[in-house]
Amino acid sequence: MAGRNARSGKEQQDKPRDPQAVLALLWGEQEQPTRGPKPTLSPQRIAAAAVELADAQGLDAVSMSKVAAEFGVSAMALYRYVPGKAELVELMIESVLAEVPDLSAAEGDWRAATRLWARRCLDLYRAHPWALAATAMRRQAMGPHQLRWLDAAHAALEPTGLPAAQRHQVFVLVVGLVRSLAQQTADFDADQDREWNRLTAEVLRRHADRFPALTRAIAEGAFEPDGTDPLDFGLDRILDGVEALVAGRP
Amino acid sequence: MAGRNARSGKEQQDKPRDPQAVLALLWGEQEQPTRGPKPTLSPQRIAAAAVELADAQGLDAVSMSKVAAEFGVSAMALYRYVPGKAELVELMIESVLAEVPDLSAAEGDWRAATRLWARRCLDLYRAHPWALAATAMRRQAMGPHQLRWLDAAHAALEPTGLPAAQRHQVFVLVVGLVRSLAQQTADFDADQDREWNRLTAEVLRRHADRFPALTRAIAEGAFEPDGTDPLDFGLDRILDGVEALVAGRP
DNA sequence: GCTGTTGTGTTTACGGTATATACAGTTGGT
DNA sequence: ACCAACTGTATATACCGTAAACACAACAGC
Repeated sequence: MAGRNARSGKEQQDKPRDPQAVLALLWGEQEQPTRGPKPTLSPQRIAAAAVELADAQGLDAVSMSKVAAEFGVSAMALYRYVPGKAELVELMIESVLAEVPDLSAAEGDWRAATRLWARRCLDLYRAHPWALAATAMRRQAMGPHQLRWLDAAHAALEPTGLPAAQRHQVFVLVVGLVRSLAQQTADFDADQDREWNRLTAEVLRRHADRFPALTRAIAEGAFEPDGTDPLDFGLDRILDGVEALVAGRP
Repeated sequence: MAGRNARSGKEQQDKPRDPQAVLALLWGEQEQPTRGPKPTLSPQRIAAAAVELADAQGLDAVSMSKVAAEFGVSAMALYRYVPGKAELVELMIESVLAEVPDLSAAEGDWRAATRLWARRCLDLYRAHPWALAATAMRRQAMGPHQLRWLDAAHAALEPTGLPAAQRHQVFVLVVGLVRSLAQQTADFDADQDREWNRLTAEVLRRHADRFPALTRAIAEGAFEPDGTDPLDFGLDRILDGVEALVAGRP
């Protein structure tokens, strides 16, 4: 990848915004001024409005002017509170992560605790489908809520007795599953989905010879819902695998 | 915007483009005309140029005019070959998936075959970091190359003897891991990354009491590279879990 | 050969985006 | 009271995707 600068998301990049300022924003650690008129907004209120917009109409609907319109102010007013749109999205993510999962009910039981964590995380992605796309590129800045989630995951996995590095690998595994599942159900429109499935199935039938295994799998009903919860299934596999590692089974 | 339509990506949505036309484009199944001037371009060449651009400068750099400029034509010329930008991105993905992994070396060994598949997939995401963001929203259209990858995965997992629905769940699990890992290393800029880590570590130290487990994990070196390949580790867990399922171990 | 149809690439234009800049009004510290 | 600091606004720039109208090119049928 030679040089730097091969970003992917729609936000940020070439504009090397002051990292320290971004972190201060995320952590709410900027001292507020005493002079001047009282601010009518706050980064948090702006982010909350943006989240509402994104929840209702998707991430595309979140533009500076539309968010500003929610408060009846001009688009440029937002720049008094937020350095730019990229940072607004970071704040949106942080805002959505506000309620950290309470794993105390599963105290000491790392399987139950991890299950609970994953379930909460998936709920969150389901409630805010835009969060998937918003976090699709590597984000550099982590706010307190995000770190609290990370902390909760590590706390859940501590009873395994695994070294920290391996705990983190397990965490990556679980997040991967959750995001993968969230993506499957994001923005699900039944009618439209059916139409696409129909057309894809048709074209697949016409080229069945090029996709033998897939054709067999479909014939076997691989894509029909089979009653089991996909998250439970995936977690069972992962946690079984982890348990084998913990137990030192060969 | 009542019901549906809460998309997340930056592309498509409210414009209900003809699904059949999109599939025909992806599958190269549109009959070409006999009349009129010879086309100077093709959807494939356009997609290839766009991929080159995205590889070099990120997905943001892929705009109709920039892609068109690569051929010395006007932006609107592209619309003779591609319905719109969303479809161009679909073509880019399809283009990048062109070389389907050859799993014949691992014939019959589902663990080795799955490993190989995952490795190829991760290589692909590493080579084209923008693909992560480009596939972050639910894509409806699947081209032949994409289906070949899916077919290969199912073929790899067939020897497990698991029912097709469970094979697919395992596939989801593996994809989740690969994407999760790809995201960690996407757009990695060593200097910048160090700076962010430094600042985050500092702010974390200041609030260590709120993140006890995370603080312990960091002290234990959870984020230092430990020599083991993260993909291998994750796959070992997943495949151990699957093997337990296959063996019917309680 | 000619003519008409069809497909090509271009130009122009519109509405949208993020955001830099210059400004006018408000407030508190001095 | 004054000034510095801070607020929100208006204006302007440079993009973006793409709709529409156009001029030209090449084959089909005559």
